[in-house]
Parts: sequence; structure tokens; C-alpha cells
Amino acid sequence: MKRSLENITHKEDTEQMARFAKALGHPTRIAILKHLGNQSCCFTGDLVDIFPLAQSTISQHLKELKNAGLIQGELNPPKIKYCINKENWKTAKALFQNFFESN
Amino acid sequence: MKRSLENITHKEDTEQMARFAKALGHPTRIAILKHLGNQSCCFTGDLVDIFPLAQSTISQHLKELKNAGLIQGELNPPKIKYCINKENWKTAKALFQNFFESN
DNA sequence: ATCGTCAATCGTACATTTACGATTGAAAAT
DNA sequence: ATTTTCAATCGTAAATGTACGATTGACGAT
Repeated sequence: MKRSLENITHKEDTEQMARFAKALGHPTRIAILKHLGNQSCCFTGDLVDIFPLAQSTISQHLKELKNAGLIQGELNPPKIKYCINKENWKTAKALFQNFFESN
Repeated sequence: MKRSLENITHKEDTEQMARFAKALGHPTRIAILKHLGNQSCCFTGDLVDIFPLAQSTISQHLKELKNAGLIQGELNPPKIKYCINKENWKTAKALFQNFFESN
């Protein structure tokens, strides 16, 4: 990537949707979200058991999902309980719905 | 990425959705698709005029969208006309709809 | 106070992405 | 036949992403 600073800007909706899409752009993360959808919530450890990936890798994926705003972590000592961020989920849903509808 | 060969597999739906999402994971590509949605079709050159990016960069983005199956190029010598791939668009729409609905 | 458990972060290796300019190839126009 | 035009591809540089094991930090339990 050249133009590292002088980068192109797009409409905020477009940028936001791209951020969501990027976070969804890995099968493990989709699978995590599907799991959260069923369970409503779960702990990192649960996921480490489900997926044949290192704990650090799961943690990294969770971080990306959190950064994108799709999930949130609640302290539940000594564990951390992850849930869908319903607020942003609604936003994402609307963005994608609107995007796909127009064709 | 270690495990380059012994990689994790997911359900086909999950993999497919991730492929679509990955292709949507860049604002320029979202913008291209939105443009195609309005225009129904367009030429690479049109996009080069619209976006402040090199021709080769646009071409690369188009290639990714084509690989993901979201667009298709029709020969229209001497130009190439790009359109939404309606078949796969429907598939993608359904995958995302279903995904977001379940929460 | 020490130990065990859980999850984040660090350091690292390698792959992939994103951008550019330059080159190539194919087809239309001269 | 030569030139022009359009878009793909090549080569390259830098950034990001994906995975691992090891370490750290926080907190409960012993």
C-alpha cells in the first residue's frame, strides 16, 4: 500500500459497511458469530474447545470482532463472557440489507 | 499463517459467506458495487475516472469481485462491461440475510 | 501467600492485500 | 501496416492478516 497517508475517503456508510464486512471476512469469525447467535453468549475457553485453534488465535479473532463492534465482552470473573453487540448488529444488518436490496 | 496446509475447515455456507464478506471488506469495492447497482453496468475506464486510484488498482479490485463471483465481465470490444452477477448476488443476499436474521 | 485458571498480549514467521508504475496483449481505428 | 485505446498483468514496496508458542496479568481458590 503506497498512499499510506493520502488515502481515499468514501462515504461513512460505505466505510462502515466495509469495516463490518472485513470482520466477517474470515470463516472462523463467521463461525464464532453463528455460535454466539445460538448460545447468546459464551466464554473464550468454550471457543478454544470448539475450534482447533490456539487460544491466542481465538483471542485475536475475538479482538477483531470486538473492534468492529460486532461483539462485546462482559467481565464475569474470572472469565469473560462474549455476546453479540445488538446495537451494532442492527446497524450492520440494516447496512447489508439495504446494500443487497438495491439489486 | 502457519498450518498453511493443515488448515481448519468450516461448513460450506460459512466458507462461502466469508468469501463474499472478504470481497466486500474494502470500501472501494463496496463503492464499485453500489455504482454498478445504479448503473446496472459499466466499464473499467468509468471507474478509473470516478475513483482517484490507478487503473491497475481498479483492475485488481474488479478481479477480486469477479473471483468472489459478485460481478461478471462481458466482452464489448474494445471495452469490457462489468455487471453484477445476479445469480451469485442472490446467493450472497440470502446468506447475509439468514445470518443477520438469526439474532 | 501460593497456586491454578482464564484470557490478553508479545514476539515471530509467513501469506495476503493494497497500492503504484510499467509492460503487455487484443482489438478498433487510421 | 501502424497507431491508439482499453484493460489485464507483472514487478515491487509496504501494510495487514493469520497462525503459533510463550509470557503476563488478574482474579479466585487453596
